[in-house]
Amino acid sequence: MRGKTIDPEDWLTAVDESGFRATTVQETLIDIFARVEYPLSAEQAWDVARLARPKTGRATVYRTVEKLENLGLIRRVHGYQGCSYFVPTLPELMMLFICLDCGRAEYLDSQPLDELIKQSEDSSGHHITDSRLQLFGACADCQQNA
Amino acid sequence: MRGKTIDPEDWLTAVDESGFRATTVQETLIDIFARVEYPLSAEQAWDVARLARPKTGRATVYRTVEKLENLGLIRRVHGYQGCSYFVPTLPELMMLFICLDCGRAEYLDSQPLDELIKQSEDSSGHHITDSRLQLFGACADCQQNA
DNA sequence: TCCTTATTGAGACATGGTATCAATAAACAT
DNA sequence: ATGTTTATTGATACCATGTCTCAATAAGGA
Repeated sequence: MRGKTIDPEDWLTAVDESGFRATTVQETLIDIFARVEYPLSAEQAWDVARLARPKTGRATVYRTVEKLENLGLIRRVHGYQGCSYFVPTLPELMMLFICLDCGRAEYLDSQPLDELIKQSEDSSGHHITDSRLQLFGACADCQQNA
Repeated sequence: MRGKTIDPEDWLTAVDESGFRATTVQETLIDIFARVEYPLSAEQAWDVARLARPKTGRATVYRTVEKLENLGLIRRVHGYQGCSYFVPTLPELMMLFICLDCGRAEYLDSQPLDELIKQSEDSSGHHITDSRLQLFGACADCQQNA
């Protein structure tokens, strides 16, 4: 993911500590998802995984993606390209920007969002436990090259 | 939708003015979507539509839902229950809150969001053309009855 | 009322994702 | 190291959601 790097080792230990067995499929998928710049679907991840590990099964990839999502290591992207794409989760950063030209995803600072949510809680009386904010448009690069 | 009312007549004229023919299927679906309190999938809309108009076809409902979405009359809900649910669009109000207990959807004032987006544009250099903010939690009623 | 053509309904089809179950391979005790 | 247990895997059948096709229907203007 742009602007930040993720260490696959950290994910491996995270998976390990959560009680699951450490397998080569997981390792493969973690390697893939920790490095992507673009949101990736489970189907696409399967294609990529088979390059490194040809007999990888489809269901296994779907299961592993679900596991990584449940562990909070990857996040589902909701929006223009559909809702079956995933990006690595960057802790504390919640606002995801997606460029509609090049497709790249980037996290933006979410501090102001926290305040906004607190404000909404006060005015509505609802108790807000989770949020999804996604922004779409043209990234700085694509604007220049347009 | 909670807290606001929508006049199905306005939608009918909107569809009419956009160059489509006025049909009974459209009328039926507009009637349904203009009144829902809960996000509704196309499949569910089909079920409801057949109560009033038994021989309504499935594909037609999907096509009409897509049309209403393209016209901006209904909006896709992205989140916990999946991404295939729709709620009526309330112009100028963009922040959608969904109660995880009772499932009801409610729009919140989005003015602060506009500022937040402007702020993000300045600091990131990206040009933001669209946004999706959804909030999840327990609504005031459900908190009381818990 | 007739004619033109958008819209419809039925069902075949495509896609994305899940369930089943025997085979495999981690983890651990020996 | 080796064997045992059991989570994980891969192949395949299956299901759900959504799309495509095409003849039949109905909206809207002449």
